Amino acid sequence: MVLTNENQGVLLRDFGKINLDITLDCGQAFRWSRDKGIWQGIVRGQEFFISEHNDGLLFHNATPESVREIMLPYLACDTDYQSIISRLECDAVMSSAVSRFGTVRILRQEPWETLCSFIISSCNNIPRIKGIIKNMATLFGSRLPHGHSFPSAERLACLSVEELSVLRAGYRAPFILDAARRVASGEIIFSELERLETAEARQILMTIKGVGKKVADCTLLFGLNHLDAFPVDRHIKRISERLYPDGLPDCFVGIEGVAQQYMFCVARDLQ
DNA sequence: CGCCAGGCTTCTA
DNA sequence: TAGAAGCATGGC
Repeated sequence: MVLTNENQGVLLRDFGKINLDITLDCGQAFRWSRDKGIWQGIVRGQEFFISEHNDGLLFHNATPESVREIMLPYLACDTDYQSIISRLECDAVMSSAVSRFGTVRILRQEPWETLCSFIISSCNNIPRIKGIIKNMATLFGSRLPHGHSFPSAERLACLSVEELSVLRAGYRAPFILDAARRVASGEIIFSELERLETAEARQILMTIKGVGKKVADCTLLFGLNHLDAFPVDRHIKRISERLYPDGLPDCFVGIEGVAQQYMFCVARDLQ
């Protein structure tokens, strides 16, 4: 892994492979947008502008420290995707998906943002999910030069349902508040959920109102580094019944979440 | 206008 | 313990 200073920013090379376009836009994160080949997003309250540069990633206007401390973990650069993918390739569907989509990584997002975003996602469509999250940041987050940070659980915890109603989140508004209050109070501690077994952490997350198995699994997979979590939404249910009527292959064990992401790409590709 | 959306909770049998 | 209804809103 090599970080070098270029005149446009910080260049990251030899960190493993990534299909940036798919990884940032395959349903795991809702706040990245691309403009003229540059991906723009906010992680841990900092804005990042990323583009592909030869065989590496260029972080525009970034410091090596911020890339090292924030983006390397976010992009799971310490995880050996080469070996994960070679395990998945024992399955023919995965093998062709990998040759088609390249290396799709599971982002290591902020747990609170992940939990809150997927509570909002329930029985909702993608444009509206993105809209509600964007409005939430604009109204309750901190102002940054090009956007707004995602509001903390503490910030949302002190709001009333009425104050939250400007988001038009509907029946999810009380769920958001329940989650925010229990995270802000310290009742839910993400660092502990990250250490626990997936099943155990899932049980705890599901005690939050509006969090069932699917939302819990998304939080576990995209925010708490549990690669064995396997969120089943309507798309995944349909495609997995079609591709794997007898259940998932044994070689998925432990990395079901990565397989899920490829299945999502395959399903979207078929439409 | 009507159907539907990356579910969840609650109420039934 | 499984299945259905109801939920609030707006994209298409």
